[in-house]
Amino acid sequence: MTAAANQSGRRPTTSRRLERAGIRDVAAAAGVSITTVSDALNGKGRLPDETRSRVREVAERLGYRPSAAARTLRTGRSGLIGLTVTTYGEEPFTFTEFAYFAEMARAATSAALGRGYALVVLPASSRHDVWGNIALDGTVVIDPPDQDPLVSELYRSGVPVVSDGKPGNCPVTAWVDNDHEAAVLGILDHLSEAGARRIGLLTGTSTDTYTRLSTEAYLGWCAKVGQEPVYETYPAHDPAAGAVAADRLLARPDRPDAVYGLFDPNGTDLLAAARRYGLRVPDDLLLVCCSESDVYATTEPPITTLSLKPRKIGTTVVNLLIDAIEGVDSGTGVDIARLFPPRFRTAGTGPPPGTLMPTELIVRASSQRRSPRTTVSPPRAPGEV
Amino acid sequence: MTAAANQSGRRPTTSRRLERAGIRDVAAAAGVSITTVSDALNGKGRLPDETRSRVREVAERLGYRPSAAARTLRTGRSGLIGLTVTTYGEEPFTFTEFAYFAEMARAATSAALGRGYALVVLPASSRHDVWGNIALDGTVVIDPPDQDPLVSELYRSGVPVVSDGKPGNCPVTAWVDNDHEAAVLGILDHLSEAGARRIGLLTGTSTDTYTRLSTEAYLGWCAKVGQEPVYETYPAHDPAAGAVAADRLLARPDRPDAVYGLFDPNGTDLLAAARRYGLRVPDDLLLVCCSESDVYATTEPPITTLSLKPRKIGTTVVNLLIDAIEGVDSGTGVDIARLFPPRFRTAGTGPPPGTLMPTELIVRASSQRRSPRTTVSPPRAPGEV
DNA sequence: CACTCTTGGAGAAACGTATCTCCGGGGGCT
DNA sequence: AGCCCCCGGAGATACGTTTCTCCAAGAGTG
Repeated sequence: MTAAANQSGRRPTTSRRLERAGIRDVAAAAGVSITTVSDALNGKGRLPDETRSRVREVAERLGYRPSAAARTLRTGRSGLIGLTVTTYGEEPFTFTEFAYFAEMARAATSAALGRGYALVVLPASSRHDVWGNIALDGTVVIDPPDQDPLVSELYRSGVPVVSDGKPGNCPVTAWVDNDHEAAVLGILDHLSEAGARRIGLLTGTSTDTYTRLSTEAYLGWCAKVGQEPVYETYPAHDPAAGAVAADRLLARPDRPDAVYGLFDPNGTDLLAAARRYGLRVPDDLLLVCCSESDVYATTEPPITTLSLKPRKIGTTVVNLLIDAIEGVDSGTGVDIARLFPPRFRTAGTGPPPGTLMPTELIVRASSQRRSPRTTVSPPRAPGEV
Repeated sequence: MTAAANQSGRRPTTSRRLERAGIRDVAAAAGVSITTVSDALNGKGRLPDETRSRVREVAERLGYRPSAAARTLRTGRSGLIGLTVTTYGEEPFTFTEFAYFAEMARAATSAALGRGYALVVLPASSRHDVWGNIALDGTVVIDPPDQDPLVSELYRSGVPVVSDGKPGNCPVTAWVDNDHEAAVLGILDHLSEAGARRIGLLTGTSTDTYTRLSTEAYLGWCAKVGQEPVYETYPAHDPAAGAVAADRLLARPDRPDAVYGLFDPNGTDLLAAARRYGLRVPDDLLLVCCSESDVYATTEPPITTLSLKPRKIGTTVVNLLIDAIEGVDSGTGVDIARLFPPRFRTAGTGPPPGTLMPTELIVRASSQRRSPRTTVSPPRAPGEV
């Protein structure tokens, strides 16, 4: 076989129509080998700059675009990161966390792109074949439920998984979460200082980490200060149920004089419910809710909100994940022990590394009993861990 | 080479650690050939059910997961669809269209997953290598600017492109858009019927299709009914500029008694501006804005909004794109002429197929001068094309 | 019985890249 | 002069599928 025959490649008889230029075509056109083209384009190997630029020029002229599929097959890296959110209905995103998710996803997308990765959105409930059909370098999971089979399988098959929300029993590479306990305690203190005597809670029925930790923090605080808990729960994924629960909470005989709502729409719901009962905010009822929406800056009155800083979370989660991806593969395998707490090792290696991110309390009129002379002064340092 | 040696594969000496099972391993374990495994798992070929189920069982037992990269390389299909939005700043999504984009993306994700595809979000401005590193079966482009080089290159390289928003000079496979002219005319008629004498417009400075068509429709209407145009423009991607522009509009000597705002935050902005000038809505000022947010149902007063139905758009766009993807490849190439108006053909093949989707006017108190006896009655059939 | 048809399945060639291995040759050093 | 080393690059293999082609054997059929 002559060199020319070899370089011109294996297009024996069938000259396909409108074939895209491959690396072989570039090599042939530049009069070099495939190796040289690959090295020149990827900045590897030892080549004089002259060869490198010449090859690049030829590639450009031919409109050469390397095949992502072939590269992925060869290198084992796709540059793709999955972004998974636990779904409650048939929609790929949840409703209650919509603003949070949108912000978080946006930040995650930015962070990933900044490091050369792209994000693909995959609901946890999607059919399994979709998951299997995509080469993922790693996955971000938002608030995985305990014993999530999807996370377990991903982890088992060697795909790094970083979760937003402290995981229950799922084995993950790392996780990031807010310090929900500190956040709730901070709000309760804030409301107390504003004069609240009996603080109520509007919370959810689901068992995700956020709901659970927040509710536990509330109950613990009640036990500590000796207040009888006053709370209502509702399925947070049902957009209509929130208003009903808000109404229930304010209709109770032991009606609270301050309420914290765990979910985004609670502020609007509680405000509407307060109007129905003739309660004035903040005079008769102090209000705080957890939300990423800035509509609460312009409600009447503006409502104090707790921000979970989804942008920071999204950025951190993605960076941790990419660190794991690149750390694993770049080394000789030594890092695996650190980044993948192996399932075979006996206990004692400790839980996966977690990071707590600060929240931010945005104090507005709804949680200040009288003249709002100082508008910004979170009673507890938000960065506290 | 014996059959056994061949089937056991080419793992000569280096027994890699913890290797994932490949199709060869399944074939060896099941005592059949690779072909049979592939056929059994993909439902192809002619195999008795017994063999099929046996192979499937062995694959399951070994935890076999086909390599997406290899499959993509071989079949030329990745099951991945790009979702691109034109960016104005450094963020991957635009701000002004945020709710619209979020809804549209959610619907698109659902539709894609329903057909076995996944969506990857790629800002048009992202570095070129990210685009080149991902095997995309097709791309959805939101509101491409005229002569978008990215779209042109995608199209040239044979990737189907469907755009949300009628494209200017970009060659696309198909496009979907609202009938913006009909929508604006419908709103203007609606406001006129509500008693408006001079209708103002809050619009943007950018040249995207939505802004352009809407503004032109407004100007045309003004010319027709003999009203002097009263409008202010501002860079829609600047979240702060909207409030300023709203203020400018209401500060004019020829202050309008009704305003339509083209962008999501305009409702809030105009409401705030009206308060500053002591104008009561709807008594002194009728208000309509284009928004997908339901916060306008609970403002004081509730504001009439125009919905562009992003969910329908997202679903339609994705389905058109997947039709193109699968139509092209399934046939013998005959369909190419229909789905890809070839650039070589002389003019006369007509523009790419476009679909106009209806909008929906959600009438609330802000656009009804007196007692809101009938709360739902769009003055013009929203489905009109 | 000779033949064709159908069934069930095996072989091997791609897909396009990255990378490991190896090699010729020229220049410097002893 | 002989040796070693480094520069510049070529060859070949592997990544893990899908799929085209082909074959053996048994079942019908005249």
